[in-house]
Parts: sequence; structure tokens; C-alpha cells
Amino acid sequence: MVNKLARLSQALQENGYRLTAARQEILAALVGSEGHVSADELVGLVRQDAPGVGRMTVYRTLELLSELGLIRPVYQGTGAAHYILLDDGHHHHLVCSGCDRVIEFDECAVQEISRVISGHFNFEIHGHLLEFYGRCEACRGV
Amino acid sequence: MVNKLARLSQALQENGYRLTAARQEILAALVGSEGHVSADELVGLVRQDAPGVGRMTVYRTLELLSELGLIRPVYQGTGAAHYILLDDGHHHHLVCSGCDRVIEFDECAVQEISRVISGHFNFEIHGHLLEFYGRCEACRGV
DNA sequence: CTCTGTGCAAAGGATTTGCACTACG
DNA sequence: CGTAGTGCAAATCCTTTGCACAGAG
Repeated sequence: MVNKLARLSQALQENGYRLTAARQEILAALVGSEGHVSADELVGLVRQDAPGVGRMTVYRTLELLSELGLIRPVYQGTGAAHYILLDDGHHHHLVCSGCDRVIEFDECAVQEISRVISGHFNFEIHGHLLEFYGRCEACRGV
Repeated sequence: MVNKLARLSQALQENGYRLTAARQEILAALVGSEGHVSADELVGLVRQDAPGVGRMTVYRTLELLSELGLIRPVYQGTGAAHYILLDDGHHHHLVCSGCDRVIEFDECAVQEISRVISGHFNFEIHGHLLEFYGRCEACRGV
């Protein structure tokens, strides 16, 4: 987790962005939340430690991280966007259509596909998201 | 494409929903658009053929289709949600962080993973989305 | 010292209620 | 016929600008 924070900070600096106090707070809150928050929830988390941080700084930092490919906004259920951490380069979800629950899993066999696609489209791949949709055990009404 | 329309219509009816005139228009517009539209764009498309259809009927139908796992909202760039058709059960994207362009591809080797995950979590899988993020040829400044 | 980043308030969209009306089955 | 579905307008919520100030390099 400390590693994740360091990696995010470093990525910002390497791309010519300043590592300000506000950004450090935001990154810490993001990592601490395991990377599953809406922008608004994140504002709340950040303000627990740093009450002075503005809502828009959070929005702008999220946009910045998205552009760098470090996080990704997804829809989870309805309403506001949720952000997931991609700093390991990949992320995997199991999304239940019934209860909108999100389960994460680690099995990843996308490497080969990744290589093929990359060559095929001359596309430089930084990360990926794999989501399965269906019904979880509970919602199937076992 | 006619098949897709029929499959969507059938899915609605099988789940106890009525196949109204408005819904038929919406489904047709969705299939005709190749399944890459925002809610607002879809309202426009539907109204070309059926001017009387209300914005909210479109929203509600989209929500309904999402619950049934037939479509999925995703972020493409910023602003409004875009909906993609999952009626084949799967969908694959290549998203460029630079220009927000979305390229679709067909290579799919997720079947095995799907089976493993399904058994592992006792989760009934209906479809999936696989997205790769990175930089396209143009944005790498070849 | 300069330029990037920040915070506030207010604007701008997108999405969602509430409720009377229509039409599918 | 009864109930699910529809349409309108207004409300609500999320996100984005514009601009003066503060802080990093």
C-alpha cells in the first residue's frame, strides 16, 4: 500500500506534475480506500485528514490520474462514477446485475491476448480492465 | 442486426416486460447505432422516427436493459455515459488515453477464464467486457 | 520570480423523481 | 379492465468553468 502510494506519486512527478500537499492527501485517501470510491466519497475521505481541500481539486486530480492511465472511472450501479486503481496495470471485476455487488478477483490470463492485440493494432498497452457480468450466488436465489 | 433486435425484444418479454411501441423504437435505434451512444444521442435517434418518445422513457429503458445485462454503461472520455451492446455476451475495447478514441476488436480468449471464475465464485456469468488502455499509433507521435 | 495548482461560488449538464394519462396483454 | 409503461416539467445531483490567490521549483 505504501508502495502503491509511492508509485502514484512518482508517476505524477515523472510526467512533470507537481506533488502538492493536496495531491498527496488525495492519493493517500485513494490508496487507503482500496480504489473503489466515487469522487464525492473521496472528497469526504480526504477532508477527514485535510479539511481544507476543495472538491474540485479532487475532481481535477482524478482527471489527471485518468489521463495518465493510473485510475479508471466506471459505472457501478447508477449515479456517480466510481474510480478504480489500475496502478498494477490491471483490474478484474465480477459485477452482479441483481445487487450491483462488485467482487474482485486476481486470476489473470490476459497477457497473451494483450500481446496479440498490441501488435495487431500497433497500440501501446498500459493496463486493462476485465469485467464479468451476471448473477451472484445470493441473487440467484439459491 | 435484425437478429440482435429480435433477441433484445425477446429478452424483454421473457422477463415479463411489455414490448411497447416506444421500447421497440428505442431498441431499433440502439441496434442501428451499433451500440455506442449516450442517452441523449439515443433520444435524438429515436425521435427521428418517433418524435413523441420522451427523454425519460429512453433513460428508463436503458436502465432496464442494463439490469437484464443486455447493455452496459461505460465512460468514454468525459461527460455523459455511453452504452454498449452486450447482446452477444461480450465486448472488447481498446481505449486511447490520448485521444479517447475507442477501437473495437474481436479476438476473444476469455472463455477459459470465464469458466474458472464462474466455478470459483459460484457466479452465473452472462457476459463480459474487456478493455485495454494505452496509446494508439497516432497519439504516440510516431 | 514565474507558472502551476488551489479554492470558492456559480453555471452547466445529465439523470431522476412525482403524478396524471395511455395502451399493452 | 387492470396494471405496467409513458410523458411532461421540475427537482436533484454530479461535474465543470472563471477567476483571484497561494505555493512549488
